[in-house]
Formats: sequence, structure tokens, C-alpha cells
Amino acid sequence: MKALSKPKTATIYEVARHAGVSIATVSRALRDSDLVTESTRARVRAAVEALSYTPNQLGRSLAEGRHAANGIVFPDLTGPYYAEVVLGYEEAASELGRSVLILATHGRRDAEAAVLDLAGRVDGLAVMGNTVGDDTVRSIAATGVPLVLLARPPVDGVDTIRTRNERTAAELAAHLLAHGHRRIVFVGDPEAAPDMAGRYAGLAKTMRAHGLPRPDCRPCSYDVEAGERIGAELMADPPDAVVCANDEVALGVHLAAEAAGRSVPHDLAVTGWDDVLAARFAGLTTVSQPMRELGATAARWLDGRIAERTAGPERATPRRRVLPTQLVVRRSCGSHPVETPNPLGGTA
Amino acid sequence: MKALSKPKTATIYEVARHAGVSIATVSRALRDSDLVTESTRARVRAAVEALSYTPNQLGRSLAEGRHAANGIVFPDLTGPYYAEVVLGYEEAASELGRSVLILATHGRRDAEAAVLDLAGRVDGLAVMGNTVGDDTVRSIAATGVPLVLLARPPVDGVDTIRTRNERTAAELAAHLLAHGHRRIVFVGDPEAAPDMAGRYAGLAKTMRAHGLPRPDCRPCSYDVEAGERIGAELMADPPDAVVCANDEVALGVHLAAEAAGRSVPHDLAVTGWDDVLAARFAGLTTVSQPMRELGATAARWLDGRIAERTAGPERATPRRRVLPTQLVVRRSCGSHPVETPNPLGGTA
DNA sequence: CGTGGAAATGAAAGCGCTTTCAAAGCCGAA
DNA sequence: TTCGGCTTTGAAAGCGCTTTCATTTCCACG
Repeated sequence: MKALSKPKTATIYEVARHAGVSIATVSRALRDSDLVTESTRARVRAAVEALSYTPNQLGRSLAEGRHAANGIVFPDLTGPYYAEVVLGYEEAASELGRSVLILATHGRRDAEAAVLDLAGRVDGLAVMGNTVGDDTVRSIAATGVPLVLLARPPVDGVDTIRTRNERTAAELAAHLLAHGHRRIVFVGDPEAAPDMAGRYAGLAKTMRAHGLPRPDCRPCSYDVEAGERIGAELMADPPDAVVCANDEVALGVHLAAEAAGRSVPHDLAVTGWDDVLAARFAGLTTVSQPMRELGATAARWLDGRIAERTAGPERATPRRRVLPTQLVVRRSCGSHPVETPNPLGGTA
Repeated sequence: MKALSKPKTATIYEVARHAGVSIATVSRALRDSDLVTESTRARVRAAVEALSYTPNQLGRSLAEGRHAANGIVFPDLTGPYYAEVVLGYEEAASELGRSVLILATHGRRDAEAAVLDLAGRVDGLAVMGNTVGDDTVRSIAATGVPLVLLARPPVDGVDTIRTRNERTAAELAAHLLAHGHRRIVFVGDPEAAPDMAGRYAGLAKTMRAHGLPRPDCRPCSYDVEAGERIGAELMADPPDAVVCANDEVALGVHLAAEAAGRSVPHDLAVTGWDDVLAARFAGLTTVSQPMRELGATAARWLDGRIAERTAGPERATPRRRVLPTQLVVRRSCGSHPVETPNPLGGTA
């Protein structure tokens, strides 16, 4: 009850007074449709119009006992990866009549607190990748807010959706091996995220199956600059192929190779992951993932969980899903292009 | 008051009972710090812990008379443009202690209603580009919710932030003219958005200043495919240069030109707008915009407006700001590259 | 005209929290 | 021991809305 001068926007009471009815009638006129006379509804509408009344959703939500909003937590929004997921999530949520609250953790120290706070503002929450630890996830789950983890290691009793990493990485590795590449380096940190671990595992397993040693590993952050740096280091003794954790890194490695006078794919092959737009123009072999669908699925699962929760407290078994990913072969791995062959290659 | 079986998450009442104090004390223990004995606070904390209590933000916000949340409305999130703006907005808002609600209108019919609804859930709202009409903007403004328009034509009495279009487009045109290009086509729809109108205007003005006719105009949507289509049409009688509304379209035109056996920039120049990552790898001349800053500025302005509003109802004069943009010359316009010369050009 | 039942409306009780105001508890000084 | 003044706590009034339940109104029919 701040004693500040009130910039009051109209409330339901003023509308009621203005229309000469009770607040109950205003409420009904604004929703129930068929419980109110047409003439009354008209009066209410006129009052609403006259006062520029917009219902305060806080009051409404509190009375209804639901936020009518979902949250999503992601590390960042640079690059299309998370943006697409968020978009798919928003689209699905909004069709289900829920607003979407976003929270980007960046590298914030207080991320855990921010996520906990967010959990108190929503009916359901999606948590992506490297944002908060398992403890926080468990805390949220304990509050009873339905939760879905995305592209993140599962936590007991919590729903999880991921994209396929290991198998497609194995496919990619097989492809590279089939083209004669033997010395392959992985750029990325298998320790950092389970997605990365899966990609490395797929690569390593396939190489072992071919009697080759475990591939080298160069941890780094996931942007173009990091790729350029690692790429430059690698150029001292170039491997046959560089398998990168994502497209940004791969593009960086690509740049570094060219800068060192090495030609991709002639001198070495480079591959990425995510299939960003730039990958297409750089002719980068990569893996495309159903990111939009990842987000949309999360929103729908949450909706289901929220409904269950309202219906009864019997805790269902956690769901798991792995969405398929697809290898996109372009010229950067030195093989028969299957898509947009050499799009801008003629450019001098 | 749904009569459904309650999946109740703990309320302040239970915490109070569990700790043997009143709800007022619990509330204070959780915030005011210095109005509560240390021992009492400890008891409350223990109860909170034991019950996995998370304050319901609805109740809190309703009591405080603020949502502690801001909204942002944008058409889409594909491509880095809006994503970056949203990110900047989120970052700034979150520093100011506000959550962020997003709303993507896509091409939705009911966008206006959705935006109005959103307006009732936030303390301040940013509205970007082609999402809702002036009428809706005025309705929102009338409800008293602080509002900022982004990259959108101004509306009376409402704050607006834009990026510079006309002047930088003129610069771009001058650059092209200086390199001998005379017949220039604009791909984009000046009618569709004020940003586009500005870009076209800058181009047209400069050409007129050089005694050249008003450039042709090819309206289209703003994705790679549309660019390819228009590009293919243009290849029947290629102009000297194609100035595109954004990078995606320019990349499409680029592809179409190559597909038709024309070389960029030798046979024709192509330019874009936005400086997406792919532009760098396609060697595309473009214009970079401070998108993050656009979003961050909006968040900060809103915070200011919200504070003013709380302080008193005297309506300040609307603010306007135009953020500078920067021409990024690469090889696609046939001129002296100033950045990443021909990054992957050597690739066969 | 009177009556019963359906339809429309209003009164009031919350939803979970913050905050004011008053009461209670505590301390040292008299 | 008692009293004044400060600190800590509790009771209760909202915040803006929905919804139950009771009341009123309106008709068609007898």
C-alpha cells in the first residue's frame, strides 16, 4: 500500500459504477457471455470503452488461481539456436492461452535465485541447457511447479526433452572416415554439457570401431572467435578433419584455416552442428536439429502436466524424449554435396 | 474458486503456522531484514525450507501494486534481428528487477487482442515494428501503461526509438554510385514498414542528386527464398546493383545470381541490411545496427516512465531517439573490402 | 391478477501477499 | 518495583478480480 500518488488505471469498480451495475456483472459481461443481458453487456462495454479499462491480470490470475503464463530459461539468445527454441515454445504456449516469461541467465551469478523467482510467477517452466544446477532443478520441482528440461541432463522425476547427439555424431564420423579422414580432432568440451558429451561419444565410438585412437579434444567457448583461436593453434599440425561442437566454432576454424593458407575441404575437413544460416553460405557440413519443435513440445508437455496437477496429485512417471537430428552434408567435409552445391563458390 | 482438488503449493499461512508466528512476521522475515529478530528469522527460514515454500508472486504483486514485469512485442524471432533486441531488453530489464514477457505476433489475426491482454500483465511495454496498428498503440497508451515503440512509426504522445535508415542508405547509395553502378534496383517494400521506406528514400534521394531516375522497387517478404525468387526474375536483365531490404533477401539474390551464372560483384553488386553472421561469410556489404542497445534503451526508458508515473501523473513530453547505424563494406559491392576480405573465397 | 420457475443481478467471500496500526514485550532508569 | 520508550509481533485491511449463493426480476401460464 504505497502511499504514493496513484496513477490509477481504471478498476472493475469504476467500470461497475459507470455502468450502474455490480462488479460481478462487469466480470461476467467481460467473460461468461451468456449470463448477462445483451443490453447490460452493451452498457458495460460502453463503460469499458469510456474508461479505457483493461482488466488487471494480477487480480484475475490471483482469483483464478493460475498465472496463465509459462516460463523458459536459457543461457543466451545470440545465434539462432535458443531463439528458435523460444519461438517454438512461445508459439505453442500462446496457442494454449499462456503468456511466456523469458529468463536469460548469461553467466549471471544470481541465476539460481532468478530462476527460483521465475518459478513463482508461472504455471510451468522449461529450463534449457547450461543454466542452473541440478540442485536448483530439484528445488523447483519440490515447489510443485511443472517442469521440463531441454537439452540438459535429466534429473530424477523431471521430464526431459533432448535432441539426438550420439547417433548422429556417429553417422558424421562414419562419413568422414569413409572419405579417408583418419586424424580427427573434436573442438568443444564434452565435460561442459551433455549435448557435447554425446557428440564426442558418438565420434569416439565410431573411431574405435574402426580401430582408431580416441580423438583429441580441444575445449573452448562456442563462438566464432574461439573457433578462430583454436583453429589457428591446430594449423601448426593440421589434422585430417575438425569436428566442431557447433557451427560458430566451425566457421571460426574455417576462417583460421583459410588464413593459414589451408584450403577447406582440400587440406582438411571441417564440420559444425546446428545448421545456422551462415553454415549454408559457408558450405559447412553440419547437423540440423528440430529446435522449434523442441520448444513446442516442451510447451505442450507442460500444459499437460499443469492439467494433471489440477486434476489430482498423483505424480505421473517422468517423460523422456529424444528428437531426431539430421546430418547435412555440404562441401566442407570434402564429399558429394547434397544441398546447395557450392552456393557462392564462384565469388572471387 | 475452482472446486478442483487442490495441488496446493505452500502459502504464507502454512509457513506462519509451522514457524509459530503470524503471516506478517513471515512476510517481514522474507524481506524487511531489520524488523525481525534473528531468532525469529531463523525459525521462519526453517519453515520455508521444510515446506519448500516459494512466495506466490501474484499475491505479492497484487499487494505491491506492481507487476515487476515488462513486456515486449515483436513479429518474429527468426533471424538475429529481433532476437538481439529481445536479448538487450531482457538483460536491461532484469538488471532493473523486472521479468520479461514476450509476445510474437507472427501474422496472427488476434494479435491486437493478445497485445492488449499483455498490456494488462506488465508495468511497461515495448512494441516493435510491424505488429499492431496505431489504433492499438493508442488504446494501450490510453490505459496508462508506459509504452515504447521500437523501429516503428511514431504515434502521438508515445516514446519511440529507431535506428538510422535514410542517412546510412544514402551513404550506401553514394558508395555504389562512386563505383560506377548506375542502374540500381531496390528489393523490398517501402510501403510495408517505415524502416524500409527510409532505406528506399535514402537511396532515391542520392540517386536523384546524381541526376539518376528513381530506382525500381521490388516488394517482397524478407527471407532467403523471396530473395531467390526476385533475384531470378532480375537476372533476365540484370541491373548494376541490387540494394536489398535485409540480409536474408540479399543472400537469396546472391544465390539466384550465381545460379544464373552471374558473378557477384563482377556482374552485379548486391547489398543487404542487418549484418547477420551469414553476411560475413558471404562477403555481403550490409549495414550493422545496434540492436542490443535498441532493446536495452527501451527497457531503461520504460523504467524511467514507470517511476515518473508512480511519482505523479504529469505526462511528460514523448521522447524520440534515432540510434546510429554503420555501413559495413564487403566484397559483394565490388569495392575495397575493409573487413574480413574474402573470408572463404578460396574455397573451391 | 397471481404464481412458479427460469434468468439476471448483487453481496460477499476469498485468492496470497504487504503494510499500517495497535498491542505486547523488553530494557534500563528511577 | 515501577515506568517510559524502544523493539518486535500480530490483527486486519486492502490490492483487483472471480465465483458461489442468495436475491431480485421477468415471463408465461393458470
